[in-house]
Amino acid sequence: MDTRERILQATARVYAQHGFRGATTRLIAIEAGVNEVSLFRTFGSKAALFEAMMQSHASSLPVPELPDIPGDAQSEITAWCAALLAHMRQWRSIIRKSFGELEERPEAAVVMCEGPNCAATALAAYVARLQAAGRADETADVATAVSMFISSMFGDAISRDVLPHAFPQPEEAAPAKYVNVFLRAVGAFGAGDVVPLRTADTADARRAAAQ
Amino acid sequence: MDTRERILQATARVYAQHGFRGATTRLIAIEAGVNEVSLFRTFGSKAALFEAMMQSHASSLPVPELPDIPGDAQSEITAWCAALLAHMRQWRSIIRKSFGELEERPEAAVVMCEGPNCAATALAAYVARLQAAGRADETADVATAVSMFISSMFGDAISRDVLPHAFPQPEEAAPAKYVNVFLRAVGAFGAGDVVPLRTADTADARRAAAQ
DNA sequence: AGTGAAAGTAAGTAACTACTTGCATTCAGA
DNA sequence: TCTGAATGCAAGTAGTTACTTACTTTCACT
Repeated sequence: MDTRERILQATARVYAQHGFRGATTRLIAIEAGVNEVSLFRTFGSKAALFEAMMQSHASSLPVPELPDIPGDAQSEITAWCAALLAHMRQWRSIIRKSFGELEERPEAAVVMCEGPNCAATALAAYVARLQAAGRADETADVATAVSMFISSMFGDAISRDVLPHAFPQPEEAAPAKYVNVFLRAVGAFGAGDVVPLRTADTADARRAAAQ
Repeated sequence: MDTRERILQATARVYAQHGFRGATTRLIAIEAGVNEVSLFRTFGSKAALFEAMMQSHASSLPVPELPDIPGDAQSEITAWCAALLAHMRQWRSIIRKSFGELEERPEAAVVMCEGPNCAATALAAYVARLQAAGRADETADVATAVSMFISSMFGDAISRDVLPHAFPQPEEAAPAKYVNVFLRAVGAFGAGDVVPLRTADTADARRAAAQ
Protein backbone atom coordinates (compact mmCIF):
# COMPACT_ATOMS: atom_id res chain seq x y z
CA MET A 1 0.00 0.00 0.00
CA ASP A 2 1.40 3.37 -0.93
CA THR A 3 2.03 6.20 1.49
CA ARG A 4 -0.99 8.25 0.44
CA GLU A 5 -3.43 5.42 1.06
CA ARG A 6 -1.83 4.51 4.38
CA ILE A 7 -2.15 8.11 5.56
CA LEU A 8 -5.79 8.30 4.45
CA GLN A 9 -6.75 5.14 6.31
CA ALA A 10 -4.82 6.17 9.40
CA THR A 11 -6.58 9.53 9.31
CA ALA A 12 -9.97 7.79 9.28
CA ARG A 13 -9.02 5.65 12.27
CA VAL A 14 -7.58 8.51 14.32
CA TYR A 15 -10.46 10.81 13.41
CA ALA A 16 -12.96 8.14 14.47
CA GLN A 17 -11.38 8.04 17.90
CA HIS A 18 -10.40 11.65 18.53
CA GLY A 19 -12.35 13.91 16.18
CA PHE A 20 -10.90 16.66 14.04
CA ARG A 21 -9.25 18.68 16.78
CA GLY A 22 -8.01 15.61 18.62
CA ALA A 23 -6.61 14.00 15.49
CA THR A 24 -3.24 15.72 15.55
CA THR A 25 -0.92 15.40 12.60
CA ARG A 26 1.55 13.74 14.93
CA LEU A 27 -0.94 11.04 15.96
CA ILE A 28 -1.95 10.39 12.37
CA ALA A 29 1.68 10.07 11.28
CA ILE A 30 2.42 7.56 14.03
CA GLU A 31 -0.74 5.56 13.22
CA ALA A 32 0.20 5.51 9.52
CA GLY A 33 3.79 4.61 10.30
CA VAL A 34 5.13 7.53 8.28
CA ASN A 35 6.95 10.72 9.08
CA GLU A 36 4.86 13.69 10.08
CA VAL A 37 6.46 15.78 7.34
CA SER A 38 5.12 13.33 4.75
CA LEU A 39 1.58 14.38 5.66
CA PHE A 40 2.27 17.95 4.66
CA ARG A 41 4.28 16.96 1.60
CA THR A 42 1.45 14.72 0.37
CA PHE A 43 -1.63 16.75 1.28
CA GLY A 44 -0.40 20.28 1.99
CA SER A 45 -2.40 20.89 5.15
CA LYS A 46 -4.45 19.11 7.76
CA ALA A 47 -7.68 20.50 6.31
CA ALA A 48 -6.83 19.23 2.83
CA LEU A 49 -5.95 15.83 4.28
CA PHE A 50 -9.36 15.54 5.91
CA GLU A 51 -11.13 16.63 2.77
CA ALA A 52 -9.35 13.89 0.82
CA MET A 53 -10.24 11.37 3.52
CA MET A 54 -13.94 12.26 3.36
CA GLN A 55 -13.99 12.08 -0.42
CA SER A 56 -12.33 8.68 -0.46
CA HIS A 57 -14.94 7.45 2.00
CA ALA A 58 -17.86 8.83 0.00
CA SER A 59 -16.64 7.17 -3.19
CA SER A 60 -16.36 3.76 -1.52
CA LEU A 61 -20.02 3.53 -0.46
CA PRO A 62 -21.49 0.01 -0.76
CA VAL A 63 -25.26 0.41 -1.08
CA PRO A 64 -27.35 -2.75 -0.66
CA GLU A 65 -30.26 -3.15 -3.06
CA LEU A 66 -33.86 -4.25 -2.78
CA PRO A 67 -35.38 -6.45 -5.54
CA ASP A 68 -37.37 -4.78 -8.28
CA ILE A 69 -40.11 -7.35 -8.02
CA PRO A 70 -40.90 -7.95 -4.33
CA GLY A 71 -40.87 -11.54 -3.18
CA ASP A 72 -40.99 -12.31 0.54
CA ALA A 73 -40.99 -8.77 1.94
CA GLN A 74 -40.02 -9.77 5.46
CA SER A 75 -36.88 -11.66 4.47
CA GLU A 76 -35.92 -9.31 1.66
CA ILE A 77 -36.09 -6.18 3.74
CA THR A 78 -34.44 -7.96 6.65
CA ALA A 79 -31.42 -8.90 4.55
CA TRP A 80 -31.22 -5.38 3.16
CA CYS A 81 -31.63 -3.87 6.62
CA ALA A 82 -28.96 -6.12 8.11
CA ALA A 83 -26.47 -4.99 5.47
CA LEU A 84 -27.33 -1.35 5.99
CA LEU A 85 -27.16 -1.64 9.75
CA ALA A 86 -23.84 -3.49 9.62
CA HIS A 87 -22.43 -0.73 7.47
CA MET A 88 -23.65 2.01 9.80
CA ARG A 89 -22.37 0.17 12.86
CA GLN A 90 -18.97 -0.17 11.26
CA TRP A 91 -18.82 3.57 10.70
CA ARG A 92 -20.55 4.59 13.90
CA SER A 93 -17.59 6.43 15.42
CA ILE A 94 -17.05 8.50 12.30
CA ILE A 95 -20.78 9.18 11.99
CA ARG A 96 -20.90 10.35 15.61
CA LYS A 97 -17.84 12.53 15.17
CA SER A 98 -19.05 14.16 11.99
CA PHE A 99 -22.42 14.91 13.60
CA GLY A 100 -20.74 16.26 16.68
CA GLU A 101 -18.67 18.63 14.58
CA LEU A 102 -21.59 19.71 12.46
CA GLU A 103 -21.49 23.35 13.52
CA GLU A 104 -17.83 23.61 12.61
CA ARG A 105 -17.62 21.28 9.60
CA PRO A 106 -21.09 20.67 8.18
CA GLU A 107 -19.91 18.98 4.97
CA ALA A 108 -18.64 15.93 6.85
CA ALA A 109 -22.05 15.02 8.27
CA VAL A 110 -23.74 15.48 4.90
CA VAL A 111 -21.27 13.05 3.33
CA MET A 112 -21.94 10.50 6.06
CA CYS A 113 -25.68 10.78 5.43
CA GLU A 114 -25.60 9.96 1.74
CA GLY A 115 -25.88 6.24 2.41
CA PRO A 116 -28.90 6.34 4.75
CA ASN A 117 -30.47 8.84 2.41
CA CYS A 118 -30.30 6.51 -0.60
CA ALA A 119 -31.53 3.73 1.64
CA ALA A 120 -34.64 5.72 2.54
CA THR A 121 -35.65 6.31 -1.06
CA ALA A 122 -34.95 2.67 -1.93
CA LEU A 123 -37.14 1.42 0.88
CA ALA A 124 -39.96 3.84 0.04
CA ALA A 125 -39.89 2.70 -3.57
CA TYR A 126 -39.99 -0.94 -2.47
CA VAL A 127 -43.03 -0.33 -0.29
CA ALA A 128 -44.67 1.53 -3.17
CA ARG A 129 -44.20 -1.63 -5.23
CA LEU A 130 -45.79 -3.66 -2.44
CA GLN A 131 -48.71 -1.27 -2.45
CA ALA A 132 -49.04 -1.46 -6.21
CA ALA A 133 -49.21 -5.24 -5.88
CA GLY A 134 -51.93 -4.90 -3.27
CA ARG A 135 -49.62 -6.25 -0.60
CA ALA A 136 -49.41 -3.19 1.63
CA ASP A 137 -51.99 -0.81 3.01
CA GLU A 138 -52.44 2.08 0.60
CA THR A 139 -53.66 4.34 3.39
CA ALA A 140 -50.45 3.87 5.40
CA ASP A 141 -48.17 6.86 5.98
CA VAL A 142 -45.23 5.28 4.19
CA ALA A 143 -43.04 8.39 4.14
CA THR A 144 -43.20 8.76 7.91
CA ALA A 145 -42.78 5.04 8.51
CA VAL A 146 -39.69 4.97 6.29
CA SER A 147 -38.13 7.96 7.99
CA MET A 148 -38.79 6.35 11.38
CA PHE A 149 -37.25 3.11 10.14
CA ILE A 150 -34.08 4.82 8.97
CA SER A 151 -33.91 6.77 12.23
CA SER A 152 -34.15 3.45 14.03
CA MET A 153 -31.15 2.12 12.12
CA PHE A 154 -29.32 5.32 12.84
CA GLY A 155 -30.18 5.23 16.53
CA ASP A 156 -29.22 1.58 16.85
CA ALA A 157 -25.90 2.12 15.07
CA ILE A 158 -24.76 5.08 17.12
CA SER A 159 -26.40 4.51 20.53
CA ARG A 160 -26.36 0.78 21.15
CA ASP A 161 -22.89 0.76 22.69
CA VAL A 162 -23.82 3.66 25.00
CA LEU A 163 -27.22 2.46 26.11
CA PRO A 164 -27.34 -1.29 25.59
CA HIS A 165 -30.48 -1.66 27.68
CA ALA A 166 -32.33 0.79 25.42
CA PHE A 167 -32.10 -1.84 22.68
CA PRO A 168 -33.92 -4.89 23.96
CA GLN A 169 -32.93 -7.12 21.01
CA PRO A 170 -29.45 -8.55 20.55
CA GLU A 171 -27.52 -7.06 17.65
CA GLU A 172 -28.09 -9.93 15.24
CA ALA A 173 -31.82 -10.27 15.93
CA ALA A 174 -32.52 -6.54 15.68
CA PRO A 175 -32.95 -6.23 11.88
CA ALA A 176 -35.73 -8.84 11.74
CA LYS A 177 -37.51 -7.18 14.68
CA TYR A 178 -37.26 -3.73 13.14
CA VAL A 179 -38.58 -4.98 9.83
CA ASN A 180 -41.42 -6.78 11.55
CA VAL A 181 -42.58 -3.62 13.31
CA PHE A 182 -42.12 -1.62 10.12
CA LEU A 183 -44.22 -4.03 8.06
CA ARG A 184 -47.00 -3.86 10.62
CA ALA A 185 -46.88 -0.08 10.47
CA VAL A 186 -47.31 -0.01 6.69
CA GLY A 187 -49.92 -2.74 6.80
CA ALA A 188 -47.93 -5.22 4.75
CA PHE A 189 -48.27 -8.98 4.83
CA GLY A 190 -46.87 -11.96 2.96
CA ALA A 191 -48.00 -12.82 -0.57
CA GLY A 192 -51.32 -14.66 -0.23
CA ASP A 193 -50.95 -15.14 3.53
CA VAL A 194 -53.80 -14.50 5.86
CA VAL A 195 -52.21 -12.30 8.49
CA PRO A 196 -53.67 -12.36 11.99
CA LEU A 197 -55.17 -8.88 12.15
CA ARG A 198 -57.38 -7.88 14.99
CA THR A 199 -60.70 -6.13 14.78
CA ALA A 200 -62.40 -4.07 17.44
CA ASP A 201 -64.73 -7.04 17.98
CA THR A 202 -61.96 -9.36 19.08
CA ALA A 203 -60.61 -6.56 21.25
CA ASP A 204 -63.99 -6.18 22.93
CA ALA A 205 -64.16 -9.91 23.47
CA ARG A 206 -60.73 -9.98 25.03
CA ARG A 207 -61.55 -7.04 27.27
CA ALA A 208 -64.72 -8.80 28.40
CA ALA A 209 -62.75 -11.97 29.08
CA ALA A 210 -60.24 -10.08 31.17
CA GLN A 211 -62.92 -8.83 33.53
CA MET B 1 -27.52 35.85 38.54
CA ASP B 2 -24.31 35.02 40.36
CA THR B 3 -20.98 34.33 38.74
CA ARG B 4 -21.12 30.60 39.13
CA GLU B 5 -24.43 30.29 37.34
CA ARG B 6 -23.38 32.63 34.57
CA ILE B 7 -20.25 30.59 33.96
CA LEU B 8 -22.22 27.35 33.90
CA GLN B 9 -24.71 28.64 31.35
CA ALA B 10 -21.96 30.17 29.22
CA THR B 11 -20.14 26.85 29.31
CA ALA B 12 -23.22 25.06 28.00
CA ARG B 13 -23.59 27.53 25.14
CA VAL B 14 -19.94 27.45 24.13
CA TYR B 15 -19.76 23.67 24.47
CA ALA B 16 -22.86 23.30 22.28
CA GLN B 17 -21.11 25.22 19.53
CA HIS B 18 -17.50 24.13 19.83
CA GLY B 19 -17.33 20.89 21.79
CA PHE B 20 -15.00 20.19 24.69
CA ARG B 21 -11.73 20.85 22.96
CA GLY B 22 -13.06 23.89 21.12
CA ALA B 23 -14.62 25.37 24.22
CA THR B 24 -11.53 27.16 25.51
CA THR B 25 -11.58 28.73 28.94
CA ARG B 26 -10.98 32.05 27.25
CA LEU B 27 -14.10 31.72 25.07
CA ILE B 28 -16.21 30.65 28.02
CA ALA B 29 -15.02 33.57 30.12
CA ILE B 30 -15.85 36.05 27.35
CA GLU B 31 -19.27 34.45 26.81
CA ALA B 32 -19.98 34.61 30.55
CA GLY B 33 -18.72 38.17 30.80
CA VAL B 34 -16.31 37.27 33.59
CA ASN B 35 -12.56 37.11 33.92
CA GLU B 36 -10.85 33.91 32.84
CA VAL B 37 -9.20 33.59 36.24
CA SER B 38 -12.64 33.44 37.83
CA LEU B 39 -13.28 30.15 36.07
CA PHE B 40 -10.36 28.52 37.81
CA ARG B 41 -11.11 30.16 41.14
CA THR B 42 -14.69 28.92 41.03
CA PHE B 43 -14.30 25.45 39.53
CA GLY B 44 -10.60 24.60 39.84
CA SER B 45 -10.12 23.18 36.34
CA LYS B 46 -11.78 22.96 32.97
CA ALA B 47 -12.68 19.31 33.55
CA ALA B 48 -14.35 20.12 36.87
CA LEU B 49 -16.24 22.98 35.23
CA PHE B 50 -17.65 20.64 32.60
CA GLU B 51 -18.59 18.06 35.17
CA ALA B 52 -20.53 20.71 37.09
CA MET B 53 -22.20 21.85 33.89
CA MET B 54 -23.34 18.33 33.05
CA GLN B 55 -24.66 17.74 36.55
CA SER B 56 -26.63 20.96 36.55
CA HIS B 57 -28.16 19.92 33.25
CA ALA B 58 -29.07 16.45 34.46
CA SER B 59 -30.78 17.82 37.55
CA SER B 60 -32.91 20.21 35.51
CA LEU B 61 -34.55 17.54 33.39
CA PRO B 62 -38.22 18.22 32.71
CA VAL B 63 -39.79 14.84 31.94
CA PRO B 64 -43.29 14.93 30.47
CA GLU B 65 -45.72 12.35 31.84
CA LEU B 66 -48.30 10.04 30.35
CA PRO B 67 -51.63 9.54 32.17
CA ASP B 68 -52.01 6.52 34.43
CA ILE B 69 -55.40 5.73 32.96
CA PRO B 70 -55.20 6.00 29.18
CA GLY B 71 -57.81 8.17 27.51
CA ASP B 72 -57.41 9.07 23.87
CA ALA B 73 -54.10 7.38 23.12
CA GLN B 74 -53.40 9.29 19.91
CA SER B 75 -53.74 12.75 21.42
CA GLU B 76 -52.16 11.84 24.76
CA ILE B 77 -49.04 10.32 23.24
CA THR B 78 -48.85 13.11 20.68
CA ALA B 79 -48.79 15.80 23.38
CA TRP B 80 -46.20 13.82 25.33
CA CYS B 81 -44.15 13.20 22.20
CA ALA B 82 -44.27 16.87 21.19
CA ALA B 83 -42.90 17.91 24.59
CA LEU B 84 -40.15 15.30 24.45
CA LEU B 85 -39.21 16.20 20.91
CA ALA B 86 -39.15 19.93 21.68
CA HIS B 87 -36.82 19.23 24.58
CA MET B 88 -34.49 17.11 22.49
CA ARG B 89 -34.49 19.66 19.68
CA GLN B 90 -33.57 22.38 22.13
CA TRP B 91 -30.57 20.37 23.29
CA ARG B 92 -29.66 18.92 19.94
CA SER B 93 -26.25 20.60 19.69
CA ILE B 94 -25.22 19.40 23.11
CA ILE B 95 -26.56 15.92 22.41
CA ARG B 96 -24.60 15.77 19.18
CA LYS B 97 -21.44 17.01 20.86
CA SER B 98 -21.64 14.59 23.76
CA PHE B 99 -22.20 11.68 21.35
CA GLY B 100 -19.36 12.83 19.18
CA GLU B 101 -17.03 12.87 22.14
CA LEU B 102 -18.22 9.52 23.43
CA GLU B 103 -14.87 7.76 23.07
CA GLU B 104 -13.14 10.44 25.09
CA ARG B 105 -15.84 11.41 27.59
CA PRO B 106 -18.47 8.66 27.80
CA GLU B 107 -20.22 10.07 30.88
CA ALA B 108 -21.54 13.10 28.99
CA ALA B 109 -23.53 11.04 26.49
CA VAL B 110 -24.94 8.85 29.24
CA VAL B 111 -26.20 11.95 31.07
CA MET B 112 -27.82 13.25 27.90
CA CYS B 113 -29.61 9.93 27.42
CA GLU B 114 -31.30 9.83 30.78
CA GLY B 115 -34.29 11.75 29.46
CA PRO B 116 -35.01 9.61 26.41
CA ASN B 117 -34.38 6.57 28.55
CA CYS B 118 -37.08 7.49 31.07
CA ALA B 119 -39.32 8.35 28.15
CA ALA B 120 -38.92 4.87 26.70
CA THR B 121 -39.95 3.13 29.91
CA ALA B 122 -42.87 5.53 30.36
CA LEU B 123 -44.15 4.85 26.85
CA ALA B 124 -43.74 1.11 27.21
CA ALA B 125 -45.71 1.20 30.46
CA TYR B 126 -48.45 3.26 28.82
CA VAL B 127 -48.79 0.76 25.97
CA ALA B 128 -48.87 -2.05 28.50
CA ARG B 129 -51.85 -0.29 30.09
CA LEU B 130 -53.48 -0.05 26.68
CA GLN B 131 -52.92 -3.77 26.22
CA ALA B 132 -54.34 -4.54 29.65
CA ALA B 133 -57.44 -2.57 28.68
CA GLY B 134 -57.72 -4.59 25.47
CA ARG B 135 -56.94 -1.53 23.41
CA ALA B 136 -53.69 -2.66 21.86
CA ASP B 137 -52.56 -5.88 20.22
CA GLU B 138 -51.07 -8.17 22.82
CA THR B 139 -48.99 -9.95 20.21
CA ALA B 140 -47.27 -6.73 19.13
CA ASP B 141 -43.53 -6.37 19.72
CA VAL B 142 -43.92 -3.37 22.01
CA ALA B 143 -40.31 -3.26 23.19
CA THR B 144 -39.00 -2.97 19.64
CA ALA B 145 -41.68 -0.50 18.61
CA VAL B 146 -40.88 1.73 21.59
CA SER B 147 -37.15 1.65 20.92
CA MET B 148 -37.83 2.53 17.28
CA PHE B 149 -40.12 5.34 18.36
CA ILE B 150 -37.50 6.86 20.66
CA SER B 151 -34.86 6.47 17.96
CA SER B 152 -37.17 8.37 15.65
CA MET B 153 -37.38 11.26 18.12
CA PHE B 154 -33.63 11.14 18.48
CA GLY B 155 -33.06 11.07 14.75
CA ASP B 156 -35.48 13.91 14.14
CA ALA B 157 -33.95 16.05 16.86
CA ILE B 158 -30.34 15.71 15.74
CA SER B 159 -30.61 15.22 11.97
CA ARG B 160 -33.48 17.39 10.79
CA ASP B 161 -31.34 20.50 10.35
CA VAL B 162 -28.72 18.52 8.40
CA LEU B 163 -31.04 16.56 6.15
CA PRO B 164 -34.35 18.41 6.01
CA HIS B 165 -35.57 16.37 3.04
CA ALA B 166 -35.14 13.15 5.03
CA PHE B 167 -37.98 14.32 7.26
CA PRO B 168 -41.02 14.68 5.02
CA GLN B 169 -43.23 16.22 7.70
CA PRO B 170 -42.83 19.79 8.93
CA GLU B 171 -41.53 20.11 12.48
CA GLU B 172 -44.87 20.81 14.10
CA ALA B 173 -46.77 18.05 12.30
CA ALA B 174 -44.12 15.39 12.95
CA PRO B 175 -45.19 14.25 16.45
CA ALA B 176 -48.73 13.37 15.36
CA LYS B 177 -47.40 11.47 12.35
CA TYR B 178 -44.86 9.55 14.42
CA VAL B 179 -47.51 8.60 16.96
CA ASN B 180 -49.86 7.50 14.22
CA VAL B 181 -47.31 5.12 12.75
CA PHE B 182 -46.37 3.90 16.21
CA LEU B 183 -49.97 3.14 17.15
CA ARG B 184 -50.46 1.16 13.97
CA ALA B 185 -47.32 -0.80 14.75
CA VAL B 186 -48.55 -1.82 18.20
CA GLY B 187 -52.06 -2.48 16.90
CA ALA B 188 -53.71 0.17 19.04
CA PHE B 189 -57.00 1.88 18.30
CA GLY B 190 -59.34 4.31 20.00
CA ALA B 191 -61.55 3.21 22.88
CA GLY B 192 -64.53 1.42 21.33
CA ASP B 193 -63.67 2.48 17.79
CA VAL B 194 -63.80 0.05 14.94
CA VAL B 195 -60.51 0.64 13.18
CA PRO B 196 -60.30 -0.01 9.45
CA LEU B 197 -57.99 -2.99 9.43
CA ARG B 198 -57.45 -4.95 6.25
CA THR B 199 -57.50 -8.67 5.79
CA ALA B 200 -55.79 -10.74 3.14
CA ASP B 201 -59.22 -11.14 1.50
CA THR B 202 -59.57 -7.42 0.86
CA ALA B 203 -55.99 -7.38 -0.37
CA ASP B 204 -56.74 -10.19 -2.80
CA ALA B 205 -59.80 -8.36 -4.00
CA ARG B 206 -57.81 -5.20 -4.58
CA ARG B 207 -55.11 -7.07 -6.42
CA ALA B 208 -57.73 -8.73 -8.63
CA ALA B 209 -59.30 -5.35 -9.32
CA ALA B 210 -55.94 -3.91 -10.28
CA GLN B 211 -55.43 -6.53 -12.97
C1' DA C 1 -14.62 54.86 58.05
C1' DG C 2 -12.90 50.25 58.05
C1' DT C 3 -12.90 45.25 56.86
C1' DG C 4 -13.04 41.20 54.16
C1' DA C 5 -14.57 38.51 50.51
C1' DA C 6 -15.27 38.41 45.59
C1' DA C 7 -13.88 39.91 41.40
C1' DG C 8 -10.60 42.05 37.94
C1' DT C 9 -5.74 42.89 35.80
C1' DA C 10 -1.27 41.82 34.14
C1' DA C 11 2.14 38.80 33.33
C1' DG C 12 4.06 34.53 32.88
C1' DT C 13 4.86 29.21 32.32
C1' DA C 14 5.03 24.79 30.25
C1' DA C 15 3.08 22.02 27.02
C1' DC C 16 1.18 21.31 22.64
C1' DT C 17 -0.05 22.22 17.55
C1' DA C 18 0.25 23.05 12.58
C1' DC C 19 3.60 23.79 9.64
C1' DT C 20 8.55 24.83 7.68
C1' DT C 21 13.41 24.28 6.53
C1' DG C 22 17.64 21.97 5.45
C1' DC C 23 19.87 17.92 4.94
C1' DA C 24 20.64 12.77 4.83
C1' DT C 25 19.01 8.21 3.19
C1' DT C 26 16.95 4.85 0.17
C1' DC C 27 16.24 2.82 -4.08
C1' DA C 28 14.27 2.01 -8.67
C1' DG C 29 15.33 2.95 -13.50
C1' DA C 30 18.44 4.65 -17.32
C1' DT D 1 27.13 3.58 -11.97
C1' DC D 2 24.65 7.70 -11.99
C1' DT D 3 20.31 10.30 -11.26
C1' DG D 4 16.27 11.83 -9.31
C1' DA D 5 12.23 11.26 -6.83
C1' DA D 6 10.30 9.77 -2.44
C1' DT D 7 10.99 9.53 2.23
C1' DG D 8 13.14 10.10 6.82
C1' DC D 9 15.32 13.03 10.47
C1' DA D 10 16.39 16.98 13.45
C1' DA D 11 15.41 21.31 14.59
C1' DG D 12 12.85 25.31 14.77
C1' DT D 13 8.79 28.91 14.52
C1' DA D 14 4.75 31.16 15.79
C1' DG D 15 0.52 30.63 17.83
C1' DT D 16 -2.62 28.55 21.26
C1' DT D 17 -4.10 26.46 25.67
C1' DA D 18 -4.77 25.39 30.57
C1' DC D 19 -3.40 27.13 34.55
C1' DT D 20 -0.68 30.13 38.09
C1' DT D 21 0.97 34.07 40.73
C1' DA D 22 0.90 38.53 42.62
C1' DC D 23 -1.36 42.56 42.98
C1' DT D 24 -5.40 45.86 42.67
C1' DT D 25 -10.27 47.19 42.62
C1' DT D 26 -15.04 46.93 44.05
C1' DC D 27 -18.49 46.88 47.38
C1' DA D 28 -21.72 45.14 50.83
C1' DC D 29 -21.76 45.16 55.79
C1' DT D 30 -20.35 46.57 60.44
